[in-house]
Amino acid sequence: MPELPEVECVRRSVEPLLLNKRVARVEVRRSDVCECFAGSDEKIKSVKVTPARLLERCDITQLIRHGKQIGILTKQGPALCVHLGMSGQFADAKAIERRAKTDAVQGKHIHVVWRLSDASAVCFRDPRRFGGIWAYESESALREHRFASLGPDGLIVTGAQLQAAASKSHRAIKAVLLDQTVVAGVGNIYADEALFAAKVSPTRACTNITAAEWDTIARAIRHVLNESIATGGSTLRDYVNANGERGKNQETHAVYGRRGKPCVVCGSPLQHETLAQRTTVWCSKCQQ
DNA sequence: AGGATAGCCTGCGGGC
DNA sequence: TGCCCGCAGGCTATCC
Repeated sequence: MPELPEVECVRRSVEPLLLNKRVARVEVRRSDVCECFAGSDEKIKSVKVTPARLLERCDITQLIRHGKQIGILTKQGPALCVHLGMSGQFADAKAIERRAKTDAVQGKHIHVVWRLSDASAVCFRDPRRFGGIWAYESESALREHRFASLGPDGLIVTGAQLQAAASKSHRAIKAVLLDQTVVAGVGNIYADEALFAAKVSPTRACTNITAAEWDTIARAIRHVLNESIATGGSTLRDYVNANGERGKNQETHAVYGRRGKPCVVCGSPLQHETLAQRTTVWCSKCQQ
């Protein structure tokens, strides 16, 4: 389930395959995972999905990321947003093929293939189709339409930003960390991990969180996300980077997926409950 | 209007 | 063996 660290690992690993390359041909196998837009900024309107709209004959100049979304920019102007949803892969077609040999399912669900001028190919594969591709005529249209409503990126979020966005909310802190308009990139895994690192209970109402605690929480978010990127992200089941490599961060999770097991700090059994529709695990001794 | 909830979708693992 | 059910979850639409 790609959250910010997994998406950043995909961005970094797919970058050498795309940067300064020309897209020779785009194969759209399932157009319903794509949405194309014409016009710029607030005058954007949805148009027919075509290979030309999906960067055919464009030269890729930059890969950006905000939260869980990747942006692909081109010399000619058009730009794509790639969102992996929860089962999406944006990867070297050869890496997907290699995995297909050991796992019959891997070859299925490839929705879009970008064939590059150097004969390499990158594909978007997404079995559950919670992800998608959004195409725009410009970088500014992409930013306006896909990024503008998101909060600050999780890697650089500050306590003051969290406090400004959420301190008056009566919601539980866990629910707020999952809200992409508050902070972009945190999902269920890293929300639980960050709250454990910050020693704050996920059930706490935002109105009861102090300025010092907002700082601690922001620092914990930045820390767990950076640590995860450094270990290649978390592979629970499906996640692999653009080269088909698994992450290792799941080996160091303190709470996620460890309900009922002993707390790594105090040894008492970890609590679990459904919060904001998500399984939430925490240590009721260590997290106040 | 803030906040809670349902639903989208596939694959996997547990239970019978 | 095989079927059914529950679960995983990012995000949007919808309702209260």
